[in-house]
Amino acid sequence: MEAVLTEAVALLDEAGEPALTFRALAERLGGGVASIYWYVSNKDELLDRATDHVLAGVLADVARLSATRDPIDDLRSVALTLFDAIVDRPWLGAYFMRNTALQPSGLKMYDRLGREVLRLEGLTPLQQFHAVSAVIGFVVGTAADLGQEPPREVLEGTVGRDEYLERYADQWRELDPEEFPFVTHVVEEFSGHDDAVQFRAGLDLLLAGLRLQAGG
Amino acid sequence: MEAVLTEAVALLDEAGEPALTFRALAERLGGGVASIYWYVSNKDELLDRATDHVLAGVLADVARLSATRDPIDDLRSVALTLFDAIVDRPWLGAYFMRNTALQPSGLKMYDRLGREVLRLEGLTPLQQFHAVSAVIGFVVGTAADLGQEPPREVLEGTVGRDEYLERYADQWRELDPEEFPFVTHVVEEFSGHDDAVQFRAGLDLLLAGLRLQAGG
DNA sequence: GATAACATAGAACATTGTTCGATGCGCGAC
DNA sequence: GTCGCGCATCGAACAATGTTCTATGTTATC
Repeated sequence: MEAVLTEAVALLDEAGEPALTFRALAERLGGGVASIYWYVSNKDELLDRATDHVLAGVLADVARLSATRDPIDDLRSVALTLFDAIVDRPWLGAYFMRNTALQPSGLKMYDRLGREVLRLEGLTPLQQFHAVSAVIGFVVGTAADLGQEPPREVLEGTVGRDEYLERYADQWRELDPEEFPFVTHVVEEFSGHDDAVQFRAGLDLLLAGLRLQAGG
Repeated sequence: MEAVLTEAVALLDEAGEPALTFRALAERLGGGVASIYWYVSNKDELLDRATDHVLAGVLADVARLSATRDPIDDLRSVALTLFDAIVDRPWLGAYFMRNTALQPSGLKMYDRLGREVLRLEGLTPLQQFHAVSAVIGFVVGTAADLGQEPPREVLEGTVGRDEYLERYADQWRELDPEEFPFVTHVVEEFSGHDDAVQFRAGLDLLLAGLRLQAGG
């Protein structure tokens, strides 16, 4: 069972979701295809179990974080840890999204974020509920967006990530400033930008709003 | 071409992504399977075109919005329109995410949001870039999360959405408050909550942070 | 009326998720 | 010892799907 999930995650990490087939997985495990069905009842469950498996690892990472005096700082740290995990594993975003609070580890993550919000004072339970949902939504959405599988060229290393970004930037530069005033205006910021920085900036906006709501 | 996309979207709307098969689509169009390959070169492109097609419709809705004096209010309106569209079409979230600014309409949407941010004063281009990315990430992530395909029972109408939510709430209520202090604390807020309200609350946190950054 | 681009299909192929039935394997009961 | 029973495994087959190949009709242009 453990081996099944480990190899499944390895396949997903190596070449994304389409690489995880029952036959490829069986070969890795040195067994027959049908054997896998003894552990999981279909592929959806396999994906769910796999996401939950890595999420358990993320929770372990989160547990290693040390608490500070500021709940919002801690909330930020947890969100960053989760973000890193999803960016490392582009397939994770799509499946985590399906299960935010359905799988055991997803629920634990939800609760973990919530515990920091509980430390905030001056929020109604409804506001607390909304705050945690907002953070989860933002983390998952942004991570899944930024962590898209880049084309093979980048994966194979023949084209660097910077160069890849630059190609897009060039396309943006050729747009008509009348029709795309904003895109052409920020293209130099887009070019060579750092995903992690971009994520942190957005998260800080959200957390600033939360801090404001909590009254200071 | 137009008919292909229209029917493809119809299939997606009716029964989600797995319902869109080349054979089902061909039957709807009253033609052969291979004919579709004259218009699109593979299924990924079909999905991309389909998402872009509905996104063009959303852009038309957005164009109908009337501007106010407050850019952030307008940003909020655009985000809400986009959110509604994704919640109506759960499949859209997953594919919009893959293409945020790659498809033509996705880029236009990005620019549309950016134009409101341009009206804000006191922001550096980098901050503007981050702000728009944050809003897009939040909208897509939250919409995709909330707009998950509910189980068939709900789709078939045999079980109401409220009842469906209540089942989850019941599971949450049975959790150990020691292990899940937050979940058990906010379960009554979760029960019977309105997705749109939840989304707006989170969006307002983000926008409050943005307003703060823009200097009031 | 010839030509070429546009447009359409039918049949076949490889791959995938999934099911069925059969086969070992370990171990306590009698 | 061997019988029975749950655990675990597997090979072979099935249905469905994305995709390709090749051939045929349709239409507009000269």
